Amino acid sequence: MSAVEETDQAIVSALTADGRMSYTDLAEKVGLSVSAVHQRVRRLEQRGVIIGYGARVDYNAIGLPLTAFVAIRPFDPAQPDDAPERLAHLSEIESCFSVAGEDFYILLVRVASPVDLERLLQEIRTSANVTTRTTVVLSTPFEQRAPRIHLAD
Amino acid sequence: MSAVEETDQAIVSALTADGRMSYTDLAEKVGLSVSAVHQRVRRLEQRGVIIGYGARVDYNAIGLPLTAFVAIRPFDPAQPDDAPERLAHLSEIESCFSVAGEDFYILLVRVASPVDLERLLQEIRTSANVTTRTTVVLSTPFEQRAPRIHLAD
DNA sequence: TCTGAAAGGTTCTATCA
DNA sequence: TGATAGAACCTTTCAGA
Repeated sequence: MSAVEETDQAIVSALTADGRMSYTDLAEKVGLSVSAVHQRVRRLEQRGVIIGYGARVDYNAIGLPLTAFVAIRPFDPAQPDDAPERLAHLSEIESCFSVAGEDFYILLVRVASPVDLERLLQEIRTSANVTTRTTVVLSTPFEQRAPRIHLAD
Repeated sequence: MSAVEETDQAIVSALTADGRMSYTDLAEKVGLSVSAVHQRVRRLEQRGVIIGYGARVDYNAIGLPLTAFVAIRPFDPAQPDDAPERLAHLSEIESCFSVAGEDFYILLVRVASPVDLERLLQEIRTSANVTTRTTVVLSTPFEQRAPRIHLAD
């Protein structure tokens, strides 16, 4: 681990925790000039280390208080496995993970109510020709915590 | 749904998609003056609708290429259910969801390698006195998509 | 709740070490 | 790679409607 990596780690760490931190503050935090930090951030963005920036929202406040995991597997095991493309149009699906194990994919979904979840599950089943197994989230002790970074460059 | 809500929806939507968008661009996008938008964003932050801002990173690039779901349940069903507090110190755990169903919690974890996953699972089991059932993520077709907002105020 | 304007800070580029 | 400096732009606040 060189000092360079450590600086980039500190930058990525700081920006995952606060994506709107100014370059002035960031520079002070990592002990570089504003333009040097600016340059490094731009390089991290170009390298694809930093993909983008987003606001974190309270899902209750934006009218999506019901979170669930939906594990899916094909109705017919021989059918082509194109579930992600078939499901991408459903905006209630926040994330889609291809997984090892009995299921093919695990979806993380956010909806307004149980009725909306029912409707969504029907759409998922018909859109991708899959069976679903749903686990409802009751509460979220913590979520989207900033990772500890291990840059290897 | 009033016009006011729609403006706030547009603001939250835009900021979840691009958390660093300038107030100038945001103002143009939602058809208000810069100061009006600024005021609304500040109110959304104060109301807790917008919790914060963060950089989205490529987990491969930051040295955490292995993602997994870890479902946990207490080793002894009679023990106090304080798993989230006991696990919060493990930085590899990005999210912790309390769920309905056979499991008590589902954790989303990010680690560098299978060996690190093994180590983490041992720490989870001993820290919280739980059994674990792990589902490894093979690939992520999509993740952290911006939600469609339904503000109710 | 919105607008417009002004002050101060930040981003970004260019240039040099 | 990093620093400095300056122009352009953005954020923030305030008065007024």
